Amino acid sequence: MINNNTLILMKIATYNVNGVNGRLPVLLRWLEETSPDVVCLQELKAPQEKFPEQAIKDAGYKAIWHGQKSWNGVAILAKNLEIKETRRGLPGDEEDLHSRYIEAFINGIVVGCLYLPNGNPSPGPKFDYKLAWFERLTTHAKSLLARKIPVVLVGDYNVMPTELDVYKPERWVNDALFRPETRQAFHNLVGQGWTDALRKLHPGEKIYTFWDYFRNAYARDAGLRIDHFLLSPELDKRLLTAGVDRHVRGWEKSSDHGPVWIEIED
DNA sequence: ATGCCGTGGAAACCACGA
Repeated sequence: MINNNTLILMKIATYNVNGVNGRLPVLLRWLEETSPDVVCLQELKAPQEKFPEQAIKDAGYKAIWHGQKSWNGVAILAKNLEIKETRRGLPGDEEDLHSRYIEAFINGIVVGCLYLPNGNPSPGPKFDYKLAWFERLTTHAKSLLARKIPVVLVGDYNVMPTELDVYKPERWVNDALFRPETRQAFHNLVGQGWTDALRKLHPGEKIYTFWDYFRNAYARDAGLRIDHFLLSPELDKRLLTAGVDRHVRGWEKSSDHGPVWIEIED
């Protein structure tokens, strides 16, 4: 929308924090620096009652979250916007207790925040779980698309979609994040009609969102692009900019992921 | 290059991550 020649923007970000409590100083610093309107967090690594709600609130954000002891955990934060939770957990498997999906209606947009399983080692039960989770996500995504409303499915997909998204593709061909089955699953999902926002705005460009803690990966820029924004057509047409706050990865006590963001017309 | 780092939780090591 354009009011008095001023383009009103809405900034949506995703950040795999790798432990929301251990990462709190970095998270708050980044929120203060970039002030996104909506933030999706993954890998809280905190039980429900240990989420740092007050610190997030003091930073100006409302939050909903789905915690889990030790592992996983996802949250959605919003500044000056109401968060109406629409789902926690993906449909399709009552026995799946991992906290990997939370969804909310915010400012007219469905925001699905996800942490797709890693899947290593592959082959094996963890890889099977990854592909099964991917199928459930794809089924749910189709029902969201059918509603013809603005939707973003965002988070840590644990998939490098193409060779351009890996610093050394040949080293990753047997890894659960890059195996043909995994890339095919991502391709099938996007093929429903979703737009990979960062790739659309930066075609052919090397973009990474993760750098390993060891082997000096960040300094060598030995990274992966695994955190993605998938936009429904109704949101894609409002997409303006997208990027990675890669400098945050260089901060003291950083996560191994960097924050990723998009800006849309509001 | 098959966890060299980092996190959380249990227990002073382990599971897990990508």
